[in-house]
Amino acid sequence: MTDGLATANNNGHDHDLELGGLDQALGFHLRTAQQYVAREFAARFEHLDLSPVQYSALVLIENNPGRRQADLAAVLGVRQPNLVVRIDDLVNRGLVSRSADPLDRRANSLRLTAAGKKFMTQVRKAHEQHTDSLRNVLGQQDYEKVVEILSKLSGL
Amino acid sequence: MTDGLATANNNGHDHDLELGGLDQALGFHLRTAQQYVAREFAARFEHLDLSPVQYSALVLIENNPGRRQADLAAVLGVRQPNLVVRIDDLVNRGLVSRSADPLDRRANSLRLTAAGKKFMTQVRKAHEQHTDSLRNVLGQQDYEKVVEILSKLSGL
DNA sequence: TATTGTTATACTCTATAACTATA
DNA sequence: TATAGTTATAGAGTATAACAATA
Repeated sequence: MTDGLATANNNGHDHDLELGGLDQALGFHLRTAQQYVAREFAARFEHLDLSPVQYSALVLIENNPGRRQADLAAVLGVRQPNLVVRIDDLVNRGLVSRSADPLDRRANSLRLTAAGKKFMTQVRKAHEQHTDSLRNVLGQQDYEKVVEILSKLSGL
Repeated sequence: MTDGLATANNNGHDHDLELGGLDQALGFHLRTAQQYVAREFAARFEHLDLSPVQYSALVLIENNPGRRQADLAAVLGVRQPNLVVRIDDLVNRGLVSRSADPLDRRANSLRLTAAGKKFMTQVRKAHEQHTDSLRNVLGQQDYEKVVEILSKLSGL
């Protein structure tokens, strides 16, 4: 293990509680697993000051230059008002440009700036380390399997 | 399909965005799948006015009468101050009793009241419907598989 | 000293309503 | 009339610090 977070999230409890089926409940495991992964992500992206949604937004903007915010919000599973402030931050930091879409002047065209493109090399490295850490806990096969199964719920 | 929520969460988007690997990222799927399952849960437990943590707490109290709050908090993955208010609510509703532990007078002994035990029949029914809905989307085999894999991250 | 439960509090994420400017 | 983006705001969920009672 390279650090404490690479260990699975047992919350430090050697519990002896009767779980009463809680250990077979998907909702329970989803919630606690998500807590663990969110913490791993936070530790890995702390120096880049990016939230999970901001990371995903940057990846989508990089791969789909010129798209509008509504399209991103739909794929990311965030409401438009909540995405606005996240994009505001990326624009203020000079990583993303917002320009009016000439075909529809209500819409904003999102693109990475030169600084944003350069920033993505660090972002990719952080995400690789994050993914490696999770793969190290689950194993390659189970990592792919759980992604495949969860896709049916996340709808992507 | 029995209702709208029984459908997987595609957020209503027939997107044509290049995902740039986002669809292979566990963190992304965990977050969006958790949103879907939390909404399914909320719809299914609305009439009982129970949060996911309160549901889990009730199950643990039922199966481990007399335990202290700290033990529950550890298993549930919640901080003690946040559990207090949840238990407060269950106590105020007459479902759970808090009594001083005679062996350690700092601690609270948690038990279901008679009303709480009766309430659990409705709770079990709601959770069965919730689980059936998720199993219907995933299939029995994948439901069990994803629970097994996520257990490595949730540490239960 | 350390721990249990509690209060107070702050921060993040998420949700809706209402506005503006366009369409 | 409807949509894209925005503002303001409210509600969850979660985090820490500090205190009283007890160990």
